[in-house]
Amino acid sequence: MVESILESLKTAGKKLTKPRKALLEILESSPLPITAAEVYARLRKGRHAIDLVTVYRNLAMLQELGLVNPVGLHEGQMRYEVCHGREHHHHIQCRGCGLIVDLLLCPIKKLTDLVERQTKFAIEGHALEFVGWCPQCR
Amino acid sequence: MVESILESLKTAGKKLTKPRKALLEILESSPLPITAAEVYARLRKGRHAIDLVTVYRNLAMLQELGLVNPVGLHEGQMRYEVCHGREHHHHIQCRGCGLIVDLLLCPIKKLTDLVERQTKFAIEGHALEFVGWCPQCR
DNA sequence: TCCTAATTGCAACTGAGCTGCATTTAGCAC
DNA sequence: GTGCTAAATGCAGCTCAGTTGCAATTAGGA
Repeated sequence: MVESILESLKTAGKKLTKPRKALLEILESSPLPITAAEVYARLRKGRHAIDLVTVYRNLAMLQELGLVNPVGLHEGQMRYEVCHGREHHHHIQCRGCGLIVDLLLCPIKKLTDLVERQTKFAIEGHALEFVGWCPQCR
Repeated sequence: MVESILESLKTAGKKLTKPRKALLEILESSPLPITAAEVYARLRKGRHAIDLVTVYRNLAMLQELGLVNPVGLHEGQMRYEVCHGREHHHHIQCRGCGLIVDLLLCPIKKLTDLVERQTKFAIEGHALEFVGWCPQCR
């Protein structure tokens, strides 16, 4: 289990319960963003069945603490990935098979300044997702 | 009513029914992306009440024909805007009041080539959305 | 060990969006 | 204009993601 996450939880006055520990292990072991339902399913397969509501509540809490990233690929459900030790990045998803690949790049920083000047918004975040056809499906 | 839309519908063998005409008028008169529920509500206020299902089905069809653009701001529902006569563009939304502003820029073309080379995907589209605080709410 | 705030599980709910089916309608051929 | 047929509509009921209220449980500091 990643130390920095445990510390952040402690600092925020959060308890390290069994369900929470099991959920964090699933999240950390997932190489790509994962849905709440998938987390729930994997927990059921293992011997750590926890309620789906608990999954949702924990994901929301972890997101609020900035420990997990929501990834919205417009599939009708959200995905989540742990932030720890990962560069800020984006995703590309295949229209055919749903395959998701990380993109280790983000050219948006300069653009953000431009948009802030243009709109007078204080920009807090951005989302950049590509869709297309993967080598198998194209 | 925009001619090019009517032509596209005819070419695709789609009928120009009263509900469809009313929906198109609402869409065309909306300066910013609008949700299905909002379309439905405006139609009810006017004298052209149509079923919410009809709204969904028409939006899906128009999207398939490439006549409207889906805008996913992760609000828990989709928004739609007519493409006709509009530059390809992106959006910024205020976390406070939900205000949406068009951004008349898209620096993603060069990036797309890079991502295609890097991932071997055939890229079909991309989504770029900013969130932040508008001048009133910041 | 005790205590309390945090957390959990359950059940019931909300809200977006979809499906099946019988009925209606646009728009073409005559 | 009339008749015809495929397309479109409205209704009812459904699915699926995610949330809420509440009583019961638990982590972890005093």
